[in-house]
Amino acid sequence: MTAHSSEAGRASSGDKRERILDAAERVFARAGFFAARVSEIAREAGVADGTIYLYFKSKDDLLISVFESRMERVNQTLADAIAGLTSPRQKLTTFIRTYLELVREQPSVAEVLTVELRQSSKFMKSFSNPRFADFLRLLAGVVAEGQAAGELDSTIPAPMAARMIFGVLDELALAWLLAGDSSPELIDTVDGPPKAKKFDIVRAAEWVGAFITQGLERRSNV
Amino acid sequence: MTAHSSEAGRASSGDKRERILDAAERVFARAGFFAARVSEIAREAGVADGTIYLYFKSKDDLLISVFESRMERVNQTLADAIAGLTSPRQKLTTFIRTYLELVREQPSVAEVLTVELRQSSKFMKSFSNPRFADFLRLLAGVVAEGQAAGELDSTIPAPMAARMIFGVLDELALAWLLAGDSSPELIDTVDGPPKAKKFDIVRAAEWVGAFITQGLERRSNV
Amino acid sequence: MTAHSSEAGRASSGDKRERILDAAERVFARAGFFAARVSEIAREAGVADGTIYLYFKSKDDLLISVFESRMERVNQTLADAIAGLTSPRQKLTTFIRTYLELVREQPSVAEVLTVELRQSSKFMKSFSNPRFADFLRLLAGVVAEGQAAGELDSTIPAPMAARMIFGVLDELALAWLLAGDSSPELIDTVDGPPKAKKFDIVRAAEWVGAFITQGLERRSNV
Amino acid sequence: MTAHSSEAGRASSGDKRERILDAAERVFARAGFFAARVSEIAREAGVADGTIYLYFKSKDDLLISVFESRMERVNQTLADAIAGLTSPRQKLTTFIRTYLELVREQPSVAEVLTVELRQSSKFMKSFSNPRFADFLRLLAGVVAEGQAAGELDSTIPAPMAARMIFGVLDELALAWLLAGDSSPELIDTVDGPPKAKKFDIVRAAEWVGAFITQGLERRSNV
DNA sequence: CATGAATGAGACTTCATTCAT
DNA sequence: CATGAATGAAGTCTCATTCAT
Repeated sequence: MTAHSSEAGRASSGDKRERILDAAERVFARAGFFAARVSEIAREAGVADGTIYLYFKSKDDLLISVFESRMERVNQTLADAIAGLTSPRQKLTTFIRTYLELVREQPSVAEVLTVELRQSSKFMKSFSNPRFADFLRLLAGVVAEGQAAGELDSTIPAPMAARMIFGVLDELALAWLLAGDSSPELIDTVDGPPKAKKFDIVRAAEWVGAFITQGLERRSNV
Repeated sequence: MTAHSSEAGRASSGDKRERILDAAERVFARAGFFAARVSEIAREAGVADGTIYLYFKSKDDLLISVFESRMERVNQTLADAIAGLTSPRQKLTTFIRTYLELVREQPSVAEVLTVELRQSSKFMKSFSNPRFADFLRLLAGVVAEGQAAGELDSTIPAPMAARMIFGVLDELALAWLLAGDSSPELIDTVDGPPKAKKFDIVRAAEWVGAFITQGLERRSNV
Repeated sequence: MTAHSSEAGRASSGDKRERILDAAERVFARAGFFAARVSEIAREAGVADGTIYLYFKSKDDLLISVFESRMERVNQTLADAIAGLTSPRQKLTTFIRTYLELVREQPSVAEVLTVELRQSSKFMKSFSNPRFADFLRLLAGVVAEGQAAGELDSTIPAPMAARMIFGVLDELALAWLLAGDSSPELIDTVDGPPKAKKFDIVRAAEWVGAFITQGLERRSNV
Repeated sequence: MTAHSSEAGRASSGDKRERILDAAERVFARAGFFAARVSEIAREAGVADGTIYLYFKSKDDLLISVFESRMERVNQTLADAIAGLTSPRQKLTTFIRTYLELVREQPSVAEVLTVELRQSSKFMKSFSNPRFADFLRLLAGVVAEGQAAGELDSTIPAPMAARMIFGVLDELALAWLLAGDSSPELIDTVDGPPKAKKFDIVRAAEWVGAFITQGLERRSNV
């Protein structure tokens, strides 16, 4: 589904690395990092178990690589989305909507970023996660712009505001991902169409946008 | 089972169960559920490995029990804190401050609730987590009151608002917990004094409160 | 069911020992020695786990005691049955029929003697099983009488003949016990009425008797 | 899986499976199924513990596989032995002698089949043991032939006769196996009297044959 | 580069037995 | 005598990782 390298029929070197990353993304999303089996990732990638160790140092390294790669893509998508805009408020709204669209379109990416991100900070001694820092920086930049333009309240430090905004987005993503995700066995549908009873996360973006922008709005009279 | 023997100094039955829960809380917080070793929990609780299985069916059951017990305490504390208040806005502010105080005072509780809550939803097929539902209900109730009183914007459904608020609180808790939490081996300091470089999470409560209440504020002119 | 001591309402000392033996018989029959749990025997006997160790040195000792006690009863029953008879051939026939009746009436006794007897010889270093020796001696005595009387062939040593006869009886018992014993969960029926599809083991006694007596019959022309 | 690589000196895949089966046969024979340790089987097979689980699903599965494999071999040997014979009586005699020779030549096979067969029927819910059924069918076939030829008494149903015959053989096997079976674990008695006291089981075959054939002989005058 | 059979450390859990009450 | 909570040794099985082919 999120297959950029699918047109390559042969197993070129880069292709194989990508296939492993894709498989890892799906398996980690499905099972969680600890429960995920290297052998299953290999099977899903169509390579031998040992091959994974030609491209990644360890299972940990594989998880980190999935992070970096996916987060980079997310950051790029978000940066592109707000690139042409001038109004900080519009940038913020677009950022929010684009993020939630990504969650809907690539649930297993969201799963990994949302759920595994936390565990990872703990079990890996000092994985500083620079891409996530990039994400926060990008968001904080939008907020700072708004503050500089006088559109947004300057009381709250922009990095803290970014963090809170991420909290809202992340929680919504989690709520949406878990809704109707009652049977983890339904492997095939992980990336498939959302379950019927899930709320529409992108329509929720309106509320979220209102909540966040208003929350940060400049208080003229207070 | 025997629920109110906590003040007993001797190792009464209930006491032992509590000691295991306390130890599990700390070890889960430190290592994460998967990396936590039952034998370490036993050692930390001062009981034999097998004793744990007299009180809990499995490691999974132990995690669930820690959840339920801690979440129940959190809910009680929050409910008590807002019990005497009448203004919805004040309730909301108090809820937020109390939650963040809890995070600061009992970091390992926060760790378990914040980090493990997510994994748990995945690896346990159908652990519906009723206490967390209670938490959300309590918070949504406060929001709904504010909406009914005309203080808060009714556009956003109260349950969704509650979820977003929790997202903010949760993300802040996580950010605070991970700041300076670079070495999980420093067992002794898990519940000890916060690392110097951590921001003051309770002082952040002001910003958070402002962000959230303003975010939900009624828009007179919209 | 096979409760000789049921009339004692109170738990007199001897009564308790008997109750433990009865419970052990049933549980060993149901689960086999290794899978049997001491705690289940205790529960079924209506005593505490530790109480068993006031009467028996170990789980092994308990199994041995069940053997000895049951085998003694079997031997007594068989000895009584042939006591009044004079014809060796009739003694043999009666021995066979009585044994198979015992199997039908007390299947859990048969289960223990038939199935567990074998394992026991192995896992217990040097349990010589004197009661089983008594059994063989009793049977060999009958054969020897018949040989002395000229009714039975003297070519086969009586002890070996006894062993072969036991083999036939034991195999039939086993076949009968396992027939329809398809669901071990049906605990309640272990000592209950035989399953419908089981062959009638006592009617089979006729064939068995014919097979054995004829097999040992004196060959007039050899 | 790869079934005919037994002559290969190197550790080919099939070879390893065979080596595990051989080791399991010996260890099960020595210690019994429950007391047998997977790690000891692995050591005796010269493989790592985990390797066993590449070839067998569980310890139970390993026992079943030993059964099937050994019983199949026994059946084949017996079928071959009687293949060229025409007289039912001779077939029966040969069957008996061949079986007892097998016991003498491969005691650990006999041990597993004789002792463990019983336990297995109990602890495994529904292991129907088709090879043992084959064995009984083969033997019953011989009896039926004899009955059809008028050589053997038709009163006893052939399957029941087969069962009784097996009882005799099995009991003799057990008696022989346990005689002087000073259990390798019994270090103290290693220096004790050698196996001298074992009777010659194959010479006993004569008696057994006489007992059985005469037992089934047609009664001309009854 | 790729394979996948083999490794072996180590986790969870059970359960016979003890002993303070 | 009786209890039953507690013990802790030990076993089965898993799975990340390696390395000979």
